[in-house]
Amino acid sequence: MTMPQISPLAGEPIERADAERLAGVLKALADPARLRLLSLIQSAPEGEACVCDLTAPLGLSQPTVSHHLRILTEAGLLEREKRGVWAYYRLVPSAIATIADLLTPPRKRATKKAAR
Amino acid sequence: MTMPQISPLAGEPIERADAERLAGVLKALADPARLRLLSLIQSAPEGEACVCDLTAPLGLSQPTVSHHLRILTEAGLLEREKRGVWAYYRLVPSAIATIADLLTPPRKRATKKAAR
DNA sequence: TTACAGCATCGACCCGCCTGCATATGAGCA
DNA sequence: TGCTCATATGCAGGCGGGTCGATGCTGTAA
Repeated sequence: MTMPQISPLAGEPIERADAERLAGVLKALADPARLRLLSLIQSAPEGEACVCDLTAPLGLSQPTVSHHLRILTEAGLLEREKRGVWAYYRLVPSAIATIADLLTPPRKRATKKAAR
Repeated sequence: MTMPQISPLAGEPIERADAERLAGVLKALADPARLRLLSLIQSAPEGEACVCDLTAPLGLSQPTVSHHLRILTEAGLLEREKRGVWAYYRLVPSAIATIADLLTPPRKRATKKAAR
């Protein structure tokens, strides 16, 4: 799954399908461990981090961390790159910003091309 | 609970407590029914709606709708005003926008005082 | 080939949550 | 006072999700 097209919250009443899609992405965000993962990865040296770097600061087991990274990746928020034995995760550019834009009303924003 | 102060996702690695607070609000948002409720209320005539107006379009029972409205209210996203027999709900101004700002990196935004 | 390190997957437990039914509360009205 | 309508709350069933230990998989090194 890679960040589907969703109509914004504001304006016309949101459709059931759109609500479910948006809720799906928000569900991926709505977890303390995953928010910290995003924050840790984003603030890491090269903007990327491998699982072994994330296990300790989170205080969670390695399988659990992998589980959360999987959810974030499937939600289109992270991208994974396998280099050797390590799996490096990094934020998908502007993926989170896209979600934020869907939540906020059309207060003028530099959205490149306005419309959908 | 009324939208506590939370440090943004970007920048320094987010603290455990901040992650839990932000996740709490996001959890309130991460539900199709609640997203549709917010959208319906926001697009209602006076920007407000009572439970009886929301039950039908959602296709959920009245107790369930009240339940969702309660969660949204406790998350600081809605405010409730009892007028007569009806309970009118409306969006808390810029509450959702605040959440959106917490998610987005410091791409320059009118944040009053840059802050910490 | 063997051994080992980094990750992903599996299975299981447990808790939280969405939902509806039944019921309580409270305001307006006869 | 009694009745009705709009909401809120309690309760319970069922499903989904977070967590961990054990295990499988895949490169890397010896």
